[in-house]
Amino acid sequence: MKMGIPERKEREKEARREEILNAAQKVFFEKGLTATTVDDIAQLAELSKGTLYLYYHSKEDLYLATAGRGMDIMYGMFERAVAASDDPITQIFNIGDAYYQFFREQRDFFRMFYYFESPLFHAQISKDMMDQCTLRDRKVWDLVASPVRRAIEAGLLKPELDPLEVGIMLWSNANGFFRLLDRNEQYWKEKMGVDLLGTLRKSSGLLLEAMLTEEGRRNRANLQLYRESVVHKENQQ
Amino acid sequence: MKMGIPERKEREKEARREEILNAAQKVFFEKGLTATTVDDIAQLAELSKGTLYLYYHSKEDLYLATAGRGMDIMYGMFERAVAASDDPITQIFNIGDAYYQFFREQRDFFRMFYYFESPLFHAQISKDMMDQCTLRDRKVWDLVASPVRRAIEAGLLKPELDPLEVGIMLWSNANGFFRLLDRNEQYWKEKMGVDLLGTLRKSSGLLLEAMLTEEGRRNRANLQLYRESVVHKENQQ
DNA sequence: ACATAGAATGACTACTAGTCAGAATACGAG
DNA sequence: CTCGTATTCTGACTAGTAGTCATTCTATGT
Repeated sequence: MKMGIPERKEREKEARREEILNAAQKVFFEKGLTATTVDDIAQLAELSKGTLYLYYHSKEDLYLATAGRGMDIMYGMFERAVAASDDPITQIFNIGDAYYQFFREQRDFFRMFYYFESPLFHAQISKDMMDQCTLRDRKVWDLVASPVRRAIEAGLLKPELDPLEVGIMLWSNANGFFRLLDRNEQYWKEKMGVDLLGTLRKSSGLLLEAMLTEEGRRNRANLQLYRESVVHKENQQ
Repeated sequence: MKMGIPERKEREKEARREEILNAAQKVFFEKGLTATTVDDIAQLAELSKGTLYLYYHSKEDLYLATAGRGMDIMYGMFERAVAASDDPITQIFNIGDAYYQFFREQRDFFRMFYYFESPLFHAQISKDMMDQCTLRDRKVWDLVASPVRRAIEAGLLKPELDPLEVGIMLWSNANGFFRLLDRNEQYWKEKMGVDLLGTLRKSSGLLLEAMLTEEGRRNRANLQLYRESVVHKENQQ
């Protein structure tokens, strides 16, 4: 009996943390970092502002904790993308596809990641929260790098390439596009007649193609199959 | 005599605007958007806060006006990059190089562009300032697209490519890298042994190579020359 | 010397992140 | 059941900031 109480308290505390984070997420999604006030979150969580500060160190910490949920979701999607195939090249494409899916389905989280880049933002973050975030970041990069490493080892990608390097190339490329898409997809589509997703597919394709070895090229049937399945999925929407 | 006075007043007003912007730029560079207070700027400009609001609509407007200066600098660098050669492929590489140079030499401005992506930021901007910014943006894209168009027309790049599309590909790719470089160049370099600039070169090279026609490939001597000159410049630093 | 329009001012309002002294609640012992 | 203690919670308070506006100042023309 006695023994169970500290554990229950611990669970309750954790639950409070989650509840607060739920409220924070909702408000952040609606209003964004700047327009959100801590009072908004406190009100939605039905707690006083003071209590929030017992659980989180600052508004920015809350923001980062919310963004952390997004990173976890993304990581989960990437894991499934890798698990869905044994062929490393297909895995790479799957990850790319998963990132696109994340961008489409979790736009609010995707947008939260913006802030993470701004040096000003970092000032308010507690070391603890920052470490958690760095850890998550590292996990994602490791996950992405591993199929690339296997593809190089299997002789499908040119041996002079570095796994992390390839990951960065593809990620930079995709991310640059997503930002552009997010900001003004309509603008590019309507005014310029540019199909940004098509362009992304094209440029990733060009990049990967240029990285394949002869043997990798022979495996291209898979790749072609993959693309058709993607286009198929697209058309179903 | 009388006639000249309104003109002089106009000039003086414009000068004030510039002085205010000078002060704003200095403070924004030092402290960033959030940490900068309008009072900081007013104090540096040796004007009262009220006066600032006679010239600019909001702190964000001031910020955007400052960023506009950066865009103009970048545009100027791109113009020179294009003017430095008649060969469109070389022009494209020159623009890439100019963007890298801008990233290196005008890091403060480069960082200011971050904010421009955040939807929250836009809320505070006056229509007038936003239009100016859109115009600048358009100008840059037109400038970048034109050598690509010429390269396609000259049969150097594959005809199925769209000029704007190619611009977007290269820009996305470069920008994704610069963001990564800016955030944690040291991290990647020290902990992972990744040379991000080298990686950027590699991926741009791969992309462009995959886009070249046979004829374009024959022109590759130029391209090689270009690269060596860049490496040369690099080593001189 | 004076009147007037435009420029400049800074005290003021409204709002917000974060604090902290004290209230409320939960628990265990007598 | 009751009281002391520890834990959790509270909201009034502080410090600081964007933006306003009634008032003051200044340059110009008569």
